Amino acid sequence: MNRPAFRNWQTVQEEVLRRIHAREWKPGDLIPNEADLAEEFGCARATVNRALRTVAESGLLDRRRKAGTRVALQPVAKATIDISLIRQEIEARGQKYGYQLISRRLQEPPAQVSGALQVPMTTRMLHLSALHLANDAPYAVEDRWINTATVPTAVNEGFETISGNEWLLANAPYTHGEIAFSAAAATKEEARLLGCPLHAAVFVIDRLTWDHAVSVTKVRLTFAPGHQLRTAL
Amino acid sequence: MNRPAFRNWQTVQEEVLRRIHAREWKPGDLIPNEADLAEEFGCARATVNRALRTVAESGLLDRRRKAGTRVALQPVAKATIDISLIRQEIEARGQKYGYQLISRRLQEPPAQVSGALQVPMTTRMLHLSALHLANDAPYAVEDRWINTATVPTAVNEGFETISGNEWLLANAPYTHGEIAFSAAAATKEEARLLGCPLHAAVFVIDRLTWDHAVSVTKVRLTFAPGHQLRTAL
DNA sequence: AGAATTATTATGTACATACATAAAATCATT
DNA sequence: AATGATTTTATGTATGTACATAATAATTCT
Repeated sequence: MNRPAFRNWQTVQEEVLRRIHAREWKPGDLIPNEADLAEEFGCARATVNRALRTVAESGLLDRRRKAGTRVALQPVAKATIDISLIRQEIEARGQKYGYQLISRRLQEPPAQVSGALQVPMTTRMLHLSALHLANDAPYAVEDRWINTATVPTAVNEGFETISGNEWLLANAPYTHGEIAFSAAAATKEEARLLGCPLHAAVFVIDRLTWDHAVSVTKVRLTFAPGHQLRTAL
Repeated sequence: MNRPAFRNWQTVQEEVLRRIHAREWKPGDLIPNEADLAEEFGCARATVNRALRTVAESGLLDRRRKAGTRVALQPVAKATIDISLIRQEIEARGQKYGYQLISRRLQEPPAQVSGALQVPMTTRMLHLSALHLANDAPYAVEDRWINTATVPTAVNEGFETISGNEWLLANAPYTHGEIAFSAAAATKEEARLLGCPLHAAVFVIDRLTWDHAVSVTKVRLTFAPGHQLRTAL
């Protein structure tokens, strides 16, 4: 009668996942409490806690004080997407990264931009347009507005050799932000830069970042047709 | 001289984040070790560990045994996307959900599908096509292949009133999967169902799920033009 | 009976201690 | 100097105890 010692939290987690998966614990079921599981597994309650907490974070368990832990009825799949630098993204695939500044202007933003960044319409902001290349082929167009009130030093940077993407990461921290993925028809300018037909379906990422209460930057990345963003589930 | 007691891990985490944002600890810097921080903060090392571990998970810190903890040079933003049921997604926005089965056939999959699911080309699979509606307007087209070898009970389900999405979640568990986001031009069939122009730019989600070594299902969700997938950063 | 109060209970977390582990640094050996 | 063995060290984690907290259940009061 050798009890299969579940002595570390990873092992406990695996066993918990196995039971959920094997429907020994069915969706909606209340599972035994931490103390009981600890006794069953022959480990400390803290170990069970760590395992259950981790599984709960992945969405497979719902935990509530006093109410106990139950198997999620409708597990919400959580896809975590790593938003890395475009340069890293390209280099990670063993391709040669290229960068090309298209335009750099201090100008008054359109209402949509000033509204999103919550700055007066009359305030001039730094507007960048650039092209990222993979093995010399167009990869993505970057269209960026930088709030110069928040990041004044940006006006001293030419952005001829470094992308806004990279410069901001190193020079302008942000506390939070918002990201949106969508599909769009390539504009005339995008089609020209990406070398694709006008109105081709392109993948778009819009990002808006904040440093506490002030906006930092708003960027729109338009990828060449065929681009996929993929991740494990 | 009242030391600002950082007595719980959330408070410690906030202080760590503050120092990173305020550049007191700059990107690349080695920060003090857990024991020292614990002493400084007046708490146990385990508390500091929990805080630092959490920050590291968010990508702002790099930790390595013996080497210590340093501020990430290029913090990788991690966007977590909750992939919920389409019905829930729509209802969460206060809209009326509608579902319509377009077709349900047992048929031999095209090479691309049988390859992705790793089943012999001659094996017939369940092929579903359905439309999801929000306030009676087309929302997304679901095109799904179900591996009937893995989920034999699926052939007994008509899918007239319940979507493959929902039925599988309740009846066919999966251990892992893959998800991809992209943009595509609407096909003739998609355009007809979504009521949009042919070749309109549409947002697409492709998902493939597995139960250990066997494939469960492959689904392609094509959203009506204008659809955005957004999340906090 | 209904409302307010109190007890109970499962999770959540803090702490001190101990040991495990990985990786860097040092020392010994050739 | 290059190689290999050893020590050191910072993180990683397990444990027992203690108490906090939230939510439910039970009880008391009106």
